[in-house]
Amino acid sequence: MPTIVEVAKRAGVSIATVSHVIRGTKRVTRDVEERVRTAIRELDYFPNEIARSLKVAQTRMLGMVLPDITNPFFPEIIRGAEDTAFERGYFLVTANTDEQIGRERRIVAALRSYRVAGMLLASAPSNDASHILRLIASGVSVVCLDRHVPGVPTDAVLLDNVRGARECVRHLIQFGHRSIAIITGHLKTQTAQERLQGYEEALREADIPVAGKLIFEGDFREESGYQLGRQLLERPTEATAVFVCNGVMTLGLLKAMEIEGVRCPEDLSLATFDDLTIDRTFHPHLTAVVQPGYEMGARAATILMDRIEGKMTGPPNSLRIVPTLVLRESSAMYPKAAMGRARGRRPAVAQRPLTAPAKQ
Amino acid sequence: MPTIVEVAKRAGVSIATVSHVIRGTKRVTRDVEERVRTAIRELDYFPNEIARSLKVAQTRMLGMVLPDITNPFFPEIIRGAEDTAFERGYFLVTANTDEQIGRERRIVAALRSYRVAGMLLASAPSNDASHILRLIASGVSVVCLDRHVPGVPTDAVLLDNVRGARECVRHLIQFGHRSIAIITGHLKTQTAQERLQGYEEALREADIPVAGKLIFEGDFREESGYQLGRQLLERPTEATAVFVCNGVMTLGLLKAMEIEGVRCPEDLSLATFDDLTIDRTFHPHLTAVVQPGYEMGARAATILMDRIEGKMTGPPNSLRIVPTLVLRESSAMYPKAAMGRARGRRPAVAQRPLTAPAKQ
DNA sequence: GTGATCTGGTAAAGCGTTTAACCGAGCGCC
DNA sequence: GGCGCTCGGTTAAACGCTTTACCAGATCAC
Repeated sequence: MPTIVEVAKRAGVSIATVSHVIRGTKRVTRDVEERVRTAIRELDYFPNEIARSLKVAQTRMLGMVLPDITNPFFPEIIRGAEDTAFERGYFLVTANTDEQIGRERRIVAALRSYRVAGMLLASAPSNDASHILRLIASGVSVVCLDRHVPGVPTDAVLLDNVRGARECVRHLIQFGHRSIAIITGHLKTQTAQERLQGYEEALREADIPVAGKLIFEGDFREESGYQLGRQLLERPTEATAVFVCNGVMTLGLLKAMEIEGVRCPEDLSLATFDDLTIDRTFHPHLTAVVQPGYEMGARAATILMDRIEGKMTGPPNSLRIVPTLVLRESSAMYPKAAMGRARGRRPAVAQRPLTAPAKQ
Repeated sequence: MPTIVEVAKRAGVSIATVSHVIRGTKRVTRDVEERVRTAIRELDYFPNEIARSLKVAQTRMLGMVLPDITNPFFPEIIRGAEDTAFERGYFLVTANTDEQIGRERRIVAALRSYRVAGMLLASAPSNDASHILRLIASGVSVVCLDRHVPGVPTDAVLLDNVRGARECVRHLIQFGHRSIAIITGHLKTQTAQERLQGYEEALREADIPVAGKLIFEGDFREESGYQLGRQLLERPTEATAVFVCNGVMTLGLLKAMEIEGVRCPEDLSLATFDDLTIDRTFHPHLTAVVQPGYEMGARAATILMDRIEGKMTGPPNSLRIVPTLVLRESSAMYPKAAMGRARGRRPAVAQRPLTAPAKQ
């Protein structure tokens, strides 16, 4: 692999000159520029970014640490961040923590060794954020994504969970439901707490008491949606609607409903956080609070790069992105008699159930 | 950010000694080791991997260039590669090309500048692979993922598309179908060609003529699945089953079927490449050729690292990963009267259709 | 014509490591 | 007691680039 020295030699100039034509940091004559460029082309020379980084004490790599790229919410975020970053000459180095704080520590350490310019972080829950504190103390910019690291002052791009949940539950209430269950995430996570809070606020607004027996604490994974779904359906609660706090738990719940022979929305209305996109092909199409993942990623990356380049200064602040409620067929009017009317309000209406008889 | 010099100073040793205790490249006394380690801890020192990379002329970064991480097939691959790589001390630098060769070129160039040790590549289709040839000529190991770069000799981890498609279509034939349509990808891609080939082989085996009017060329995207689905359903073809060459086109087809009022599998059987995981919650559960994405990623990464470290030598070779056919409810016996029997053969049986009446 | 200014180029230091070469002290051995 | 080893540590060069300071020659004002 050729170096700047060989380019200089071939072009008959000094390495300083080569560097200047590459970076455009000084004027050169047309002739010299020409010679340098052809030398570069002929040698298939690529400037060594590693050497450059060492010299300028700055890389153009952004660390991106996420719980699990396999969760369909995150790829969107990554795309948003990557597109924005690439445009400005930055690169993403990604790693998954599986929500394990130990793994996160090792990843953050490795990323620090690589001297990433900044870090986009959706941290795993834990009560020891010392590795993040030290990271920041060492001068690396970090912006949190989707969740705060409690006790650590950083920029953050978060979803307005309270609002999303509140509007979603409000919608169920408007549809006549008064007994609405909730399947939450781990309540030690901020996200889960906020969504629960939105749920409670919506109920209180409508003077509906918050009933502990309608609150099911899950952990944001499919299995817990399934298990809690079984509990919810087996127990003789009188819930007519369920608000599920994320997409994959909803999948679990749907499985449970299938097994229990509970129909949606005829027997039970459903509204969920997260839009799985794919579910628009299958039935029931889900009423959902959709998070603009791409935008969140893009905004976070922009803030991070602005911090890195000093275009943004001052104390850290949080950006709350407002999600959108999309009404689809999984939520219906209560009592059932009113379903016909309810239907008319929906923006996205199913043409015909796929697995049900075509003509009835 | 402290450097090795400061650590050395604080520990009262030379920088060489510090390096040796970090890398374990030379024996040191217990006392010195102790002093160095505490100095490192107290200063919160992280070795500068950039400087190290410059010196040893090797990074531990692996470039991973994919068409689009938003396609649910790829995150699995990434996880497989990342987990394997991280274990061996490597990192993944990811970037998306959107199948645009221009973007791929820029990404490969950037990755070359960063002196990645190797590259995992699912290249965008094009008839000019010079950037890859030059990359290899410059000494960077590359292993292709999911698709070959035509005319470029590299290691590759590919799916046995012919076999997957053949077995899938064979299954439809065994279920009594004789008129089976196919929705392919862009036939200029190798993947699409191979799947078509498998389809044809299965038909020929069963002495069923290959009919041009049953072959619908799409482009692996949802929209084309939808459009071709409309065509297929509107035209009075006598297809009783469809084999779709990837998952998202199947989603498109399902939409078309919904609009046309065609039921699955009652009116039309379906089998598809790709397992969308999520579809197991919704109906119809899809009979699918599942690609072991995680394994593919892991194998590719292993090969790449073995090449980099010289543990693997010799001419490049291709690994063909065999997919698995999973029978579910979207494919049924033909004629319809036989459906009851067919059902018994399925490993995954639906309990009860979700949107259909619970008790009939 | 002469000193000041500008222009296009170069020399060289330094970024933070690794590592080959070196070196002195202690030690066992005849 | 002198020889050769081993052991534990150090010195210093090098990796490929950026960038400051410098320089020689051309240009210019007067």
